[in-house]
Amino acid sequence: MPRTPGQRAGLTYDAVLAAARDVFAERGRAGLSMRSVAAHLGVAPNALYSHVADKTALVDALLDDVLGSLAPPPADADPRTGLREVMLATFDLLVTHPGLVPTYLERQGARGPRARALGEAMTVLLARLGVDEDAAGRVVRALIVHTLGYAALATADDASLTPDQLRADLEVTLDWLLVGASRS
Amino acid sequence: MPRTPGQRAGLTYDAVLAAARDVFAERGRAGLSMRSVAAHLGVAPNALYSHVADKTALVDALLDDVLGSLAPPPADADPRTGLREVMLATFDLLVTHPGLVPTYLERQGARGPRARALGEAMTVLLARLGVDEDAAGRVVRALIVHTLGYAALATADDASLTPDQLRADLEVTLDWLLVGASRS
DNA sequence: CCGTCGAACTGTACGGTGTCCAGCATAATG
DNA sequence: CATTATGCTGGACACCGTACAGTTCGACGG
Repeated sequence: MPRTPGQRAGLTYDAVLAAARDVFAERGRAGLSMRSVAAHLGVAPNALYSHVADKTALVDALLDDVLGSLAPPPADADPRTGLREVMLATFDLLVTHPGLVPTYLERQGARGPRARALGEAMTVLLARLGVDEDAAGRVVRALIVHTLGYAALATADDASLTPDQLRADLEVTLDWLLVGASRS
Repeated sequence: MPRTPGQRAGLTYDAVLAAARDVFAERGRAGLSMRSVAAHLGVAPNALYSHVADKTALVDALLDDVLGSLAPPPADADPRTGLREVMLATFDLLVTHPGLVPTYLERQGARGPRARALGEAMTVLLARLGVDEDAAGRVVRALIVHTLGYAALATADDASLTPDQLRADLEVTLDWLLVGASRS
């Protein structure tokens, strides 16, 4: 496995990202280090720096990558239910990737391309709710912040509340926000 | 400065906590390590473990400590404005301690005595809003999650939005939540 | 007053982290 | 074929949290 020096492993950005995803799935957030990713690829830790600027860059890419499994709401759906469904799906996704949530918050929400695509789909629905474009940004933010926060509670270690309870709460409070948004 | 072994520095839990607060104020969250706190006290790093269980325990104590500068809302205030004011004050407090917010989220909200005191004061106001006691827990959670999230955005490194804008948004969306809560 | 005991603190060390540097072999380019 | 650019390595630096064993002191029972 350890090549003689100078030989190439043929790494790519995507390979590194995939390895990061694997390591994250197997060993969780705490087990995700440059060294563990490199080991997973049979490569020296430093080799990653030829393809990735930073550890934070790698983690950011991983975050956005995970978001890729989220289906954007159809543009012709009922706005309120459509928006509620995306956020609940986001909640569910985050709950199934518990170690991810703190990192997510640490980065204060992903800013990758997938995240932006979701945001735009939401803006379309909000327009049909009567929310104009610059107000839409604020509402999207509110919804995301809210959902992320609930996901954080649901994945807390202490976990005095079950994810199901929190999901129910989220459903209610999301509606409060949506009603408020459509009303102003 | 380095005492001969065996001599005592006379540390206390409070001294350690105070040192942690100092170090945090001077060097931020990233600069807050067991070693830096110990150095601030002129003491070996391990000495702290006689007074504090963990680094996480120390950080938790620090978090709750910072919350101490928050005045609970008077019980006879107008419920809605009272609740809005506490949350806005919390937001302001967090914005002035930027490095603190990610840690706060990581811990998914403080659970210390000061935090609980605030929660109870809020419950009182909610009762006067017509929210019964077990629903109050949910609403308090929603308000805190929401506010924490906005503080996170306000203290993000990228900071595409100013704290003032976010504060204004928060004020509006908090009201949406409060209206929704009082209506159900 | 003295012996004992427990607590406070030390030095040392282990295993981990992210990341930089210099060197070298290979692949790509002229 | 000569040259340059790239990918990778070994090694190192500066940290981190914390466990272990040992020393020395303050306090307390006899």
